[in-house]
Amino acid sequence: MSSTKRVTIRDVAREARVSPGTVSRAINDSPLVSEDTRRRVLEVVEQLDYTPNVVARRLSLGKTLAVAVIVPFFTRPSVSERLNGVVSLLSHSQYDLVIHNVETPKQRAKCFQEIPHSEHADGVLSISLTPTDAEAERLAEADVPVVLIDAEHPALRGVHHQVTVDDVTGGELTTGYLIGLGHTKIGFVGDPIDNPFNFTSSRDRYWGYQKALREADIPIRPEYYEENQHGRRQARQSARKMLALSDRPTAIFAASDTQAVGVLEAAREAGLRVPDDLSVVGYDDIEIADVLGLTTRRQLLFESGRRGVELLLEMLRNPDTDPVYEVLPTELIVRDTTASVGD
Amino acid sequence: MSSTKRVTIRDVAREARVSPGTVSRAINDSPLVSEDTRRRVLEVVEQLDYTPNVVARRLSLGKTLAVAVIVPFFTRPSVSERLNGVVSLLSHSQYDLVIHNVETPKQRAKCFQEIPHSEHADGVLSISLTPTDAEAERLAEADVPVVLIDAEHPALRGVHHQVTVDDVTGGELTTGYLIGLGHTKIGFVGDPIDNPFNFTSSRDRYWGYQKALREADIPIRPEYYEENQHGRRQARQSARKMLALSDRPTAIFAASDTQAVGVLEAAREAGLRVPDDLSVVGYDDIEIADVLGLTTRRQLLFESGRRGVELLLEMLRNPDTDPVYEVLPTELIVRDTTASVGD
DNA sequence: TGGTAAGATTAAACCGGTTTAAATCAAGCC
DNA sequence: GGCTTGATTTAAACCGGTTTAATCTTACCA
Repeated sequence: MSSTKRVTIRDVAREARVSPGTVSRAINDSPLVSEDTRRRVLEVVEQLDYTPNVVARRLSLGKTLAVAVIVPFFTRPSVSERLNGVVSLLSHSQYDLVIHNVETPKQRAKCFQEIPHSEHADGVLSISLTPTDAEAERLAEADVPVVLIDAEHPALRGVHHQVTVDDVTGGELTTGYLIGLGHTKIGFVGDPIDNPFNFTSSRDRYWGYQKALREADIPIRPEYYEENQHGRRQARQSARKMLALSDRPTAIFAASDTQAVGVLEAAREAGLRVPDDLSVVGYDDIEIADVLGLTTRRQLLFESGRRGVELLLEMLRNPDTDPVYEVLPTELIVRDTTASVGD
Repeated sequence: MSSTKRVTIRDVAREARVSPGTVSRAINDSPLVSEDTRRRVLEVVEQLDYTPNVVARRLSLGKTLAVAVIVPFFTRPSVSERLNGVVSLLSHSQYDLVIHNVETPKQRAKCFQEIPHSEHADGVLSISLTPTDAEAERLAEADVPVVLIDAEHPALRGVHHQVTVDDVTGGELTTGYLIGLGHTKIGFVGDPIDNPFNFTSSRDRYWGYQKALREADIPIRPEYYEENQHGRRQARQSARKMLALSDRPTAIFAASDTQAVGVLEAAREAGLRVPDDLSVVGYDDIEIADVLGLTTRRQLLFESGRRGVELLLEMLRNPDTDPVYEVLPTELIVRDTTASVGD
């Protein structure tokens, strides 16, 4: 309702009897103003309650003072936790955080196409989206720094920061743990390997799974592999099918905790005791894993987001920084859903 | 790497042999251009691959083309789900979504102070943050539309949109359900009533709880009330204490599902069977409630966010819209954690 | 044929900052 | 006193759009 027009830099200038340029310099700690006038200007700023118009600054500086985050399905707990890491650090910086949610391949294409340019953002964080070759090529030409979190592409090594996890090794080690417990009939429940979003984590973990089996000379049985859209209910379906086999597995490795929960539900339905009749391992270590006592491979979700921002801010501060390729560690958290076979 | 400078509206104008103003009008569907020149201009636009600079538009239009969302602890599943509703609708609009996370009272004050002004955003969504009287006064003077989601303030009726839930009635009905099952020794586990964020949902649900007990002539016993910082572990502590009472409750109403999970854990620890020895009810109906078979009061989390955006967009389209005060319904979802007393 | 109105287009102002180039001023030196 | 130098400061250009005021056409009517 206050019809008083915005105070502009020219108002301050007039009041302080200097030019707008001087006011600008006084505010931005330029050495090109005398202490005397700076004090006078700041007094007037205070008095008129002047705050610079951000949009005008953006245009003038040629910067957006914003960081864009491209993120798919951020209600997934794992994604949300990464995003939380991003926000926790970025909210203390001068940058605005603009969210671009990706829920369809079309949105995804649009995001990768439009966002990584200086008109839109000074920097971009992309979470859990593995670029296709074509997209990587585009990203390599981006005129702003990009950080891939939980994703990578060989063509971007040395071009953009990448904070990632070795899902193949993660899957291998996790499967190895089950093998170590004496399991040989191990099922895998995951996302579709071919999916329009090019999600790769489930696929990579499955590769690791295969690798571990091969090294232990355990045959890979196709009936022990089920894929389905990501989600608890879908995973339950997959597990139901697998547990109905005449020669059912004694352990199931789920590509995520959410899916592991579905497996646990299917086991309960089938009247199987966990871990006595069936061992179950998940991936991520989100809160529900702790609640249910689920054995899982923990990855540093929050930290991955935080680290991504750290790298981006450093890059914005000093554009000559060398892009790094960081692999975050994982850790097996043993709880109550796994046991030696035959125990 | 492409050192080709950005294409500006003047480049297009030169190429199309018209003035920049005409290009602007041609692009923005102004009736003040002939079909002939419009076609010619759009051809050049195509040919030069011109896209208007958003920042320049913002400055010129005096709009930010952005919507700010103020949100506390968005990794809480309930908050995240509301945010998801916001994003789902807003990502199809022309507006950018700028997130302001609130994790400290200081951030909160800063947000309420700075964000609701036209330099920062064209509109503001505030999620689950009940304004204090002073803050409400400020918000009433905001020069952009604001929508309160899961929060309200009497001073803002008719001033800003409010999409809210009647937590008092929700708490009353939920407690009434337990009373209907024959329970008279009913505990309440919630957040601190006095908290620096002015979170009110737990408090209101507790009021409803008291109301229901009074109406049923059941005395309110202070030892049946425990408050603690929001969280599963903290709720477990609270419940642990309450269940250690010599005359322990036969039912516990938790202010949220997350806290209900903590109560379930405490019950398990204490060797109590649910629901035989103890009934447990939560609030929200987040995914974990379904997993654990938790009886709970469902509220429309996703829809609240979606509706908030709907109202905001409508207000941005037509500033004369009358601000509404909407109360979303809740619904009791009976699962496996509640039973008649003595069953 | 002159006058006028409607329609299309342009030139210029504007949004509110930052920054470059030019101007001013005081001090220092021979 | 004149000239140089360095420190401040100002005026003006610039960022890249939109919009108002002014100009130019063309059509139409008396």
